[in-house]
Parts: sequence; C-alpha cells; structure tokens
Amino acid sequence: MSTAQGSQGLQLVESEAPDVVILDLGLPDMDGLDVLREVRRFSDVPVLVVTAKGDEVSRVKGLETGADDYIVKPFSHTELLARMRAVLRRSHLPQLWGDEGVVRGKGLSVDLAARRVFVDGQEAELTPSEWNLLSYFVRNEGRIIPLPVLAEKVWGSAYVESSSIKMCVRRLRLKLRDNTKSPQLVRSHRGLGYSFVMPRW
Amino acid sequence: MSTAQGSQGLQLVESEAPDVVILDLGLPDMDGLDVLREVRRFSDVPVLVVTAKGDEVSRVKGLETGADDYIVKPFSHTELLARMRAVLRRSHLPQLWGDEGVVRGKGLSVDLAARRVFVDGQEAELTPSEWNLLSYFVRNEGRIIPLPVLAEKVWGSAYVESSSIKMCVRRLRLKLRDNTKSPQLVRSHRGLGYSFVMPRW
DNA sequence: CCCTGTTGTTACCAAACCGTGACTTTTGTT
DNA sequence: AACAAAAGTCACGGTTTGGTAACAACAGGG
Repeated sequence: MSTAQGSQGLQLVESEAPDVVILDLGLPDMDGLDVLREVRRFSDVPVLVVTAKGDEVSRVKGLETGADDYIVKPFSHTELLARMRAVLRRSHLPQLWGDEGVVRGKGLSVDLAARRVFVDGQEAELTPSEWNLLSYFVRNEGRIIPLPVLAEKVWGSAYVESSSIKMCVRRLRLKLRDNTKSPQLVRSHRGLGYSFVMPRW
Repeated sequence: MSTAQGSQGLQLVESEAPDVVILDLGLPDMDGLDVLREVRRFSDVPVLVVTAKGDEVSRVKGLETGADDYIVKPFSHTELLARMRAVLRRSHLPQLWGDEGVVRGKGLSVDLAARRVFVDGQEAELTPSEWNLLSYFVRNEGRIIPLPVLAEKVWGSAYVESSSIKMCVRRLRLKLRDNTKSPQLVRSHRGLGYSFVMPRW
C-alpha cells in the first residue's frame, strides 16, 4: 500500500490493481472526489473514504460518488483494519454468486436473471419498482447508498420525492419479511441512506 | 476473447465463432444495438450486453434486440463470470431436454419432437399458434421475453398487435390449467413481457 | 358453399402499481 | 426533558396495463 497525490494515485490504481483503496478527502488539493470519480470509470475496487470529524458533507458526497464505506478522523489502527476487513469481505462476495446468476443468503435467494425472489423457500412477488430497487441493492451489497443515488440509478435520473423511495423501501421490506422495526436486510443509516445486507448462513 | 470496435467485432464473431459475446452498448463509434442486430442475422451466439446506464430502458432494448442477458456497469469480476456461466448454461440447455426431446415438470410434460403436451397425465390439444408459443417458451424457460420478441420469434417477424399475443397467452394458460389469476406457468411481468417456468417436482 | 375451428380485433374493466402529502414515531443533540 | 430533523407510516387517488368477453375475419375440409 502507498500514498500519493491525485494523478499519481490514479496511475497507481491502474497499474497496481490494489485490493482496496484508502482515499483521504481532507487533503489540501481537495480534488479527492474527482479522483474517486476517475477511479470509478475503470475500476470497481473497494474505496474506503477518510473524512475529518464533523465533515458531514464530504462523507455524503463520498458515498454518492461511489465510495464503499467511510471512516472519520481521528481513528485507531484497529478501527481502520476492521473497516478494511469488512470492505474486503464484502467485495469478494465469496460464493455469494452461485453458478447461475443466483445470489443466496440465509432464508433469501435472489435470481437476478429470472427476476425471482425466494423468502424462506417461498416465492415473493415483487412489483417492477420493488424489483429494480432490490436488484440494485443486491448488486451493491453492504454499501451505503444515499437517496439521491437511488433516485438516479433505480428511478432513472428523474427527481423523485424521498417519500416515494421510502415507501418503496417499506413495501420491499414487508415482502422480504424484514422486520420493519430494526430491519436486518434493508438498513437505514440516518442522514446517509440505505444499505442492503445479505444474511449470513 | 478480445475487444474490438463495431465492424471489426462483427467480422471477429463471424470468423472466430466464439462461445459467448460481451457487447458494451456504451461504445463511442457505433450504436451497439445495430451491432447486435447484425450479429443476430447470422449467428445465435449468446450475447451478454453491458450497459452503463442503470435505467430500465436500455436494458429492455437490449433484450428486445436479442441479447441473452445484461449486466450493468460498474460490475465485479465475480458478477461477470456468474453471468457468463449462466448464459452459457442456458445456451446449452442442460438436461432439461431429456434423452428424448421431452421436457418434464410437476404435472406438465412437453414433447417437443412429437408436438404433444400432457397436463396432469392428460393430453391437451393445442392449436398451431398456441403450440408455437409454448414451444418457444419451453426453449427459453425462465427468461423474460418482451412482447416484441415474441412477435418476432413466434409470429415470424410480422408486427403483431399486443392484444393478439395476450389472447394467445390466455388460451394457452387455459389449456395448461394455469390459474389465470396468479399464473404459475406463464407469468406476466408488468411492462416487460412474459416468462415461462417449469413447475418443480 | 357452408360449417367448423382457429386467430385477430375492438372495447371495456378490474386491478395493480406507485406517487404524494399529511401525519406519527424515532433518534440524536442541546 | 425538550426539541428538531430524519425515518417511517397511512390512506387516497390517478394512471397504466394486463385480462376478459364478444365478435369478426379467415381458412380448410366436407
């Protein structure tokens, strides 16, 4: 691992193909988000964004731009390592993707190709928008997704009321039998967005 | 495997006869859908379409033009591999085709060679167009097929009123004893098309 | 030419779907 | 404890679309 400035960092990512990238948004040149954008154009390497304490803005911006997780300064070694491990574990998505295009977890399996979802062995009937939402979640498992990103990616760029998204999330949770109090599948992160977690076996 | 631009790609497909084609619709030089259309004029090679946009539109367009599956950028290696495996599996049509040309499921067996269908052990008499529809469904089990594709593939290229297709689906459902409310065999996917699923034993 | 079975068409309906805005609950902060 | 902001909930209604019925067109065989 190594540190570098903007353009150097980009070349490094391209040539070294690292397993994970730690990107400090608090650097002087402050083009950190541009770097992230560039990286995302050719790589989906997990990116862990570092922000200063209380800097809500860049945290959210980072996630919106495609970061996988964030960590606030000051942080301890152990915390950094923990975050890295988490990000790495998610990005490898072990045998999550079966031989077919089916993603399985405890009590939940999602067939991306056939558009079918099974909850505890029983098929759940999702509406189009519910399905779009779920499939986006599944393809970005474990990542916190801000509402604006969902609006863009799932509803196709249009401006969507946040309450519409909230409703869709609700209806999806119900069909997935996700306890709406303390949900385990579709989790909300106050001020940031939603994340989807595949239940471990 | 190799990458190429529009026309080069076409020649490659013709000369190399690959097992699978990955087609990026976001290429600059030429409309990817045209490439796909061209390929389909002389080859049935499985095509996996890559699209940058998360919106439903370009995906559906891809499928309508004859793609076998799609994948949205950015995607992980594991996802790409999974999709490729799935596409390849489907194209080989596993052991669903029994030793004879007979496909069996719970309470339903379809003899593709002899053009006969049995529902709960009793033979069902299908009209020609019903049969064409069913056999196409069976050969594309589990895939969602947009109405335009059905028009093209089943009715032979002509422009067919969607209501005609709907009627044929209806009559087919009736003969297969598929509950027209919440059908299990021929399923409708609002805004997308129909899919056929063989009932599991 | 008529009869019969098949297929396409039109018009209509019922239901699914989804967005919205008002309202309530939760959460975190002072 | 009080407050404000965020997340969640509810009920309503407009729009879409797939399903349905009845009928017309058509083809082939007797």
